[in-house]
Amino acid sequence: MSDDEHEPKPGRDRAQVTIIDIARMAEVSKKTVSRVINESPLVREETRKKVKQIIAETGFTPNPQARALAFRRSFLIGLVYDNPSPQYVVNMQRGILDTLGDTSFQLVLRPCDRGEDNYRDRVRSFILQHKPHGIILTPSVSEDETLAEMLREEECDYVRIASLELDIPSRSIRTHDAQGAEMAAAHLAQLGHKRIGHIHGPKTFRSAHERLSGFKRGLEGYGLELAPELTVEGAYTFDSGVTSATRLLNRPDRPTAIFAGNDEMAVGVYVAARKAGLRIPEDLSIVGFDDTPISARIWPPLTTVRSPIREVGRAAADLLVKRGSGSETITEMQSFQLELVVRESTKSL
Amino acid sequence: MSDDEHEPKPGRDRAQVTIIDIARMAEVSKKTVSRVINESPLVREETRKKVKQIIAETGFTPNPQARALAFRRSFLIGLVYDNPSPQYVVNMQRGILDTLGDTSFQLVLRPCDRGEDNYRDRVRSFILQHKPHGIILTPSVSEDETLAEMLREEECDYVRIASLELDIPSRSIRTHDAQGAEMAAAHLAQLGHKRIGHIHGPKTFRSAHERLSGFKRGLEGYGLELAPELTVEGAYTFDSGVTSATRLLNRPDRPTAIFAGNDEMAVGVYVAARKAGLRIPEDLSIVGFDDTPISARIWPPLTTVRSPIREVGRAAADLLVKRGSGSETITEMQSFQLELVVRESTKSL
DNA sequence: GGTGTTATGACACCGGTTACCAAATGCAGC
DNA sequence: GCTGCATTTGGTAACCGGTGTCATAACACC
Repeated sequence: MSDDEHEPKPGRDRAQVTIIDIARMAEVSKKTVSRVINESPLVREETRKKVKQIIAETGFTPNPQARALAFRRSFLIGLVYDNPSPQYVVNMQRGILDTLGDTSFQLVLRPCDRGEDNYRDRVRSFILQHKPHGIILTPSVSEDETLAEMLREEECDYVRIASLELDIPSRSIRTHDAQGAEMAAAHLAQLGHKRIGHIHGPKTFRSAHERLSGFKRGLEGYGLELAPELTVEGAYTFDSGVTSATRLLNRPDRPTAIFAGNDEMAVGVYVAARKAGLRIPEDLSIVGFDDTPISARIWPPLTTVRSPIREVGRAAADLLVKRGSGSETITEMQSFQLELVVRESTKSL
Repeated sequence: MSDDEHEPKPGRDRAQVTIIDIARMAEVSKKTVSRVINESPLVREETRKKVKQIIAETGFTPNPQARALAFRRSFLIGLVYDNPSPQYVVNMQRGILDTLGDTSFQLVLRPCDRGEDNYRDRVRSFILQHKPHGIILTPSVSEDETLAEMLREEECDYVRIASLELDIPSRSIRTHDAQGAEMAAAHLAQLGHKRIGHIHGPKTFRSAHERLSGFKRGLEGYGLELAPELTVEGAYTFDSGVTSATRLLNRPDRPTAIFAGNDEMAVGVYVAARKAGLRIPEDLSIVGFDDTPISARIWPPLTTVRSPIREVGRAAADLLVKRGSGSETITEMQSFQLELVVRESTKSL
């Protein structure tokens, strides 16, 4: 009564192989196959091997929809972001996808706008509807405590990527922005610059504070001060870089170097400098932050601080996936060092 | 016997409202509620209103995992891409997300590499596993007939975005790249350029052919010819732009203008020109293609051809969503015109 | 009242999971 | 050596939250 059960089901020509088929072929129960799939220890080694072999032979993959329904949890990982820099977003995506690879987890995009007052509700309704496996939050939404609180309430796993320490270590990944900015300051100081301007990001971005304070600290290490009148707020956008830099460069005591809070704004500084008739780097040294592709493409190539965004993305996804599988759990906070990339936009006085 | 059934289930404090709860409250069967959700015409108007009201009151949303299981089709829309330009990808994503908005459809990313010989299998296994609602293919993968064939076999709906007409009209969205290139040619010809170079994309990209032939046609309209020795192949990357342009500019009879197949390469031309000591646009006019953000940020701002990528993304997603809902179906091929954006990288001789 | 729609509901099913129970195994105590 | 009990192991039924099929009730029309 079990000799002709190995035949494929007659139905549709490419009928989906199910767990029942596997069970029949391995001559065990559905439940046992399920245990094997979910790495339960309650299966005899011999049985496990047999089942695994049949799974491999048939190329069976458990239906994610069915599992999601039973688990009350889908295999989606949401990326919630509001970073205006496309480059940042793409690198982050790449990193996450590196880790997700061909696992059954899928990356879904949830861009948002902190300006909209209902943006948290949209994230919440996504969670309620899709019950994602986890959420990755990038700056600046990652800094929203209320949002994190909400995720905890809804019992949704998440990882926050930020430039400072946030809540639970196992749910944070830190990039040492302050330290990166410090290196930028040291670099400019070593080149002999004294009057140095800084265009920082919007105050709603925690990274803007970190970079500002790191830069300040770096200068102080060389006995320099960051003049308040040379410190202006930008919006992390190209246009804001142009206008902020124009303001700085029109001053009678214009700075000889400008540190921009990100590359987008740094590129804006280039344009402002050109319009002001200044040569880079002879008349003005410029340092950016992020090392986006544009920094290497522009002329002269931009000296900037490299943030290992892709690696961060990999680590974030890894955290969520590992935590899900229940195997090893990472409890320490991971943090990433930044690196100064010296190109040709900086020169000694 | 139906007076106290309106009470919320006692279970977990935030127990999910299900179709059964709705059915009970509306005093109809599960199935009827299902009909209302799916806009079936087989429901009396009165009943429909009652059910809809209860759905609205409770804020009920049907569980996508359960629906996916029952429908044997998920609510995911896969974006399959291999375009090396991050900018293109981000714009496409934005457009798609514009349409998807807060529908229950989710965008999932499936980057791939045509270089890998098993890339089609990876797309296939994604389809087999996740049974996505549809797939959006962008250049250059969109030009892979074998891939499209496979999708048809697997009965997976898809939309191909390309610069030429492909298979079924309702599954294609066309961008008139050739016509865009023609405008670029006309622009340069009108400025009096005669020796014009062209760096086209890799031959594996259909768009490279389209842009090349369109450009040629454009020049011919002004009695000019595209000299074969001034036509070189790049890889749509920044680096290839630099090396290709260097080759062209080192010729004794160097061109006075260069049309690059995309902005990335155009930016490479900038660098090559700078290294050759040529001023832009006085000594060399440059035209790009795509109008990526970098083109407006670089100095001098790049004259380029604008491809309405975001709109294309919107349209592609719209096609898939509409086709799914079965309501109106778009049968004509949609196509998008390109536009020449004249900035400051081109000048009359 | 017979007939043909149209609206509704009962029930199985999608492909997995968990809860619970029965059978098999291992070991101590008589 | 046999019984009793704890521990594995595997089977069965119910469930996750929807949808499809098909029978039947409700209603209009002749």
